[in-house]
Amino acid sequence: MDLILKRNTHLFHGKALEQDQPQSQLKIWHWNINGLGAGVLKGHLLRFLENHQPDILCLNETKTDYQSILEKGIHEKLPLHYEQYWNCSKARRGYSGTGILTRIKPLNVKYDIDVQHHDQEGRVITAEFDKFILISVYVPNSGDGLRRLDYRTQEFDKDFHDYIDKVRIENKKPLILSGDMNVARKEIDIYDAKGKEKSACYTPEERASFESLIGRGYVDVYRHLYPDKQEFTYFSARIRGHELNKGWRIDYFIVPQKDVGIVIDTSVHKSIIGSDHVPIQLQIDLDKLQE
Amino acid sequence: MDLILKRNTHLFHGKALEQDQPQSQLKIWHWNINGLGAGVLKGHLLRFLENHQPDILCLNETKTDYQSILEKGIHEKLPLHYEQYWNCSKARRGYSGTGILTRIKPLNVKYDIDVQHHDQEGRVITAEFDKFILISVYVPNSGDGLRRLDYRTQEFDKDFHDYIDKVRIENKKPLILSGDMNVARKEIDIYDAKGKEKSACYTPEERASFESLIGRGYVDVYRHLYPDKQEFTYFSARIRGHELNKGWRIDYFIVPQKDVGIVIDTSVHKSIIGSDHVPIQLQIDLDKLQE
DNA sequence: CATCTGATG
DNA sequence: CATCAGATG
Repeated sequence: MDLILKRNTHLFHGKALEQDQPQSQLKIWHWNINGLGAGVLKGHLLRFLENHQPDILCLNETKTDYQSILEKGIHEKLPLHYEQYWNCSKARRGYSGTGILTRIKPLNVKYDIDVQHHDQEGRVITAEFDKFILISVYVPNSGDGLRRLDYRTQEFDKDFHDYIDKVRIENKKPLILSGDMNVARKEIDIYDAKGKEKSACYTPEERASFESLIGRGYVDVYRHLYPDKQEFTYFSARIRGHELNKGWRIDYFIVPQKDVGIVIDTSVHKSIIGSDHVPIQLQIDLDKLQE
Repeated sequence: MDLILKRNTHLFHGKALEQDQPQSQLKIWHWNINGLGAGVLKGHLLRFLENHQPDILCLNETKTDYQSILEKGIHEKLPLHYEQYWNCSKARRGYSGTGILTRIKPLNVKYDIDVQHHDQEGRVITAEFDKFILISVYVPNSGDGLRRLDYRTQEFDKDFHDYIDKVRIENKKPLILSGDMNVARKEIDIYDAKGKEKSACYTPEERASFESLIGRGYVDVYRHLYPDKQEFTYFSARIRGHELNKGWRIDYFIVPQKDVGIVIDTSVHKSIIGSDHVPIQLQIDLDKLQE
C-alpha cells in the first residue's frame, strides 16, 4: 500500500526537529478543539502547546478551511518547530476537519481513505513516521434525531475499519489510532447512561460498531490500562458538564493488540480548557518494540 | 383616515402613566439599537432607560420577532412603566424591525403603511397620542452593491412619503417623524463624503429622495436648529468610527413646517454606547401649539 | 452553550 | 466589526 499520496507543501511552515539521535519516548496528544479559529485566536491552543510541548498533536473539529487558515494567518501563529498538516472539509466550509501538528517530520502524510463519498469532510489523516504509523480520525456524529446514524455506522465506520485494517496488515510498523470516535463504549463511559440508548454516541448500533473494531484485534488503551476508572473527554456546555463533571468518554487512543507493548501510559486532561472536549495523551516507547 | 387598526395586546405589559395633569413638555428619543436581544441582554437598553428616563423611545433594528421577545422574556425585562409596541419583520426572522416604548398611553397604534409589499419588514409604527402623532420608521438600507437602491428610493420612499403626507393632511394634530432614514443629507453629514456617491446612504438618488420629502414641507429639525454643526448618529465598527469620530448623520427627527413651533431642542448623544448608532433626542412643548 | 457560516448593515 | 439566524455538536 502506498501511503505517499501528497505532501502538504502550501501550508508547510517552520522546521520540524530532525534529531541525530531520535528519541524513543514520545508524547502524542489528541484534542477535539471545536474550532481552530477560536482555539488559536483565543490563545487556548498556543497556551497548550507552550505548556505541554507535545511531540505530536492530533486535532479534531478544526472547523475551518485552507483559505481561512491562510487569511487569518493561523499557520503563522503556530510555533515554528511544528509541521502542520490539515485536512479540511471539501463539502462545506467551517465543518469537521482534522489536523496534525508534529515536531517529528513524517516520512509521508496521506489524507482520507480512498473512498470518495467519505472523503469530502476532512476526517482522516494518516502520517507515516520512521518507526510507526499514526492515524487521526474524526468519526461522523450521528446527529440530532440520529439522522446520520445509518451513514455513520453502516458506511463510514465499516469502510474506515477496513482502511485501518489494511494499513495495519500491509505495514510492519506499529499503528496508533487517535480520534473523537463519537461513541461512549460502555455505561461507565457516560456520567449517566440511563435513557441514552436513542442519543447519538450511545446507540446500540454505534456501540456495536465500536466493539466490532475492537473485535478485529484492537485495544482501547485507556480502558485496557484502567478497567474501572471513570473519566470523560467531552462535556456538553448545555448542561454545564465540565463544571458538574457530567461528561462522556468519546475520544480514544486505539492500537492493534500486537502493538500494545509500546504503550507506557495514557491520560485525560480535564483541566485543560478551550473546547467542549478535553485533550488526551498517549505516552509510548518505541524501543519497547524489540523487547 | 382611521388610525385605529390594532392595539398591541399580547405584548402589552406594565402600566403607562395616566396623568391627571398631562405634562406639556416631552422628551422623545430615537435609537437604532442594532438588535433588541443584545441591547437588553447586555444591559445597554436598560441602562439607557434608567439614566435618561425618556417619555417615549422609538427603536429601530430590533432584529427580533414576537416569539423571541416572549421566549427570551425581553418584554418582562423592560421597566414596568413603559408600554411596548413592536413591529417585527414578517418576511424574515431577526431582520429589521421597530418598536416604541412609551410612558404615555397612546390612543391608537398602527403598524405599517397599508402597502402590502412594503409591510413585510416591520419598518413603520404610527402612534397617535392625545395632542400629537408620532411615526417611527426604519428606512430600508440600499445595501452592498446598491442592490436595493431602486426599491428603496423608487418604491419604499415614495409610498412612505405619501403615507406621512396623508397622515399630516388628514389630521389636525402635530406630527413627529423619527427614524434611521439611511441617508446622509449633505456633505457635512459625513466625516468624509469624498468618493461616497456610490455608497449606500449617500447616492444622489437617496439624497434626492430625502430632499423631495423636505420639499413637501418638512423640516430636518437638527439641521434647522444647527445649520453648521457636525455630529454623527452612525459609526461603522469596521473603521473604529466611534473612536475616531468618523460617522454619518442618518438618524433624524422630522416635523412638518407647520409644527416646528413645538420644538424646543434636539441633541445627538454620542457617549451612549451599545449600538453602531447613537441615540438622538427631541424636546417638545405641546403648549407652544396655541401660541 | 459552544463553534462555524452567511446575510445584513 | 457588529448584529442576527441556522446548522451542527
